[in-house]
Amino acid sequence: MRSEVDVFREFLAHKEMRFTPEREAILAEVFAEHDHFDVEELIMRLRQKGQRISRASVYRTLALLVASGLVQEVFYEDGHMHYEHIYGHDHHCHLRCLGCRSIVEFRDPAVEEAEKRIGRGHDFATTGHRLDIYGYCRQCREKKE
Amino acid sequence: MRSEVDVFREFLAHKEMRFTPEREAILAEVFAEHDHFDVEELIMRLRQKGQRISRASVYRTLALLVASGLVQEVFYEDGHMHYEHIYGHDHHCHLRCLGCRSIVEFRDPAVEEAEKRIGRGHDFATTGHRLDIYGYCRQCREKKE
DNA sequence: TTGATATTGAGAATCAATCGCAGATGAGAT
DNA sequence: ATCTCATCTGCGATTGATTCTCAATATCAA
Ligand SMILES: [Mn+2]
Ligand SMILES: [Mn+2]
Ligand SMILES: [Zn+2]
Ligand SMILES: [Zn+2]
Repeated sequence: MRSEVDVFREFLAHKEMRFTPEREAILAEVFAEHDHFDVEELIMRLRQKGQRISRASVYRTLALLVASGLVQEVFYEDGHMHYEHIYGHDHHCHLRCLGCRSIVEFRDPAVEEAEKRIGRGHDFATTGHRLDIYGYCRQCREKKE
Repeated sequence: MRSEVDVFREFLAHKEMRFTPEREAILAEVFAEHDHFDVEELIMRLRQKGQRISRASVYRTLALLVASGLVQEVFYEDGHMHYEHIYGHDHHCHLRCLGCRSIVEFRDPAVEEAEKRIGRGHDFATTGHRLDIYGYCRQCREKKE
């Protein structure tokens, strides 16, 4: 499998855009760990590594990463968008604890199958889906008692 | 089944809040038709019926309607939140056309079952879910050819 | 009526996200 | 290496949704 760097390079080349140091650093940081981050967190992490990239460039690059399919918007919460890298991971959905806000990823064939079936039933050519399941994790349930 | 008015009245009474003319008008308008609206649309509809309610009150009342469970946030798009009334409807999810932005509602037992099963498998006490399926409707597919 | 409390509307404030633009940068071309 | 010129970046200003503040108003109970 090609690296995310190669994918992004190619995506940019195709649009006659440059693979700049800023874009490279942001890409690297986004793929440095697998989690669900927001712009503020991303900027902080870059800072801690000595990278001083402007907010505007972070937003601009994130938009490019989403357009390229390497990254996706996961959810809008606390008044702003959250992202995760998805290249190299197979499609998954999220269980979200309403207590501690923790997130558990899961993969489920029945859900994948449901997408196709429901699409067929309504004459939609489906391209994907997003499923969030809400609830309370064990810890939060025990805490409440 | 109790009317949404009764439910809201009771909800407000329980919090020692008043059922004002403004809240009544907003509630009525939200339940006047079943669709997926945003704050701007709601204000416009109220205007057209001669209601002149401040933006702040619309936002405040919408928050109360969500808290009461009569209304839910459906999706965040175009930079702002969209809502729908849900009281009196059984739970449903959405098929969303990426071409014309049209929305089709569907109910599917397999998805309901998946919520429970996945919750059990990860020791989550689930309270609900949100599933959006993306794709292209027939019209949009034909248009593209 | 009166007093206590809740509510409203208007505008200010907040905050994420986007924009405009002047100067910086980078990939050729010479 | 230098020149050229389109692309980029950072800064600051701007936009737009949502929330907040607060003075004036409305409601309820006594
Ligand atoms: Mn994830
Ligand atoms: Mn709906
Ligand atoms: Zn939890
Ligand atoms: Zn369509």
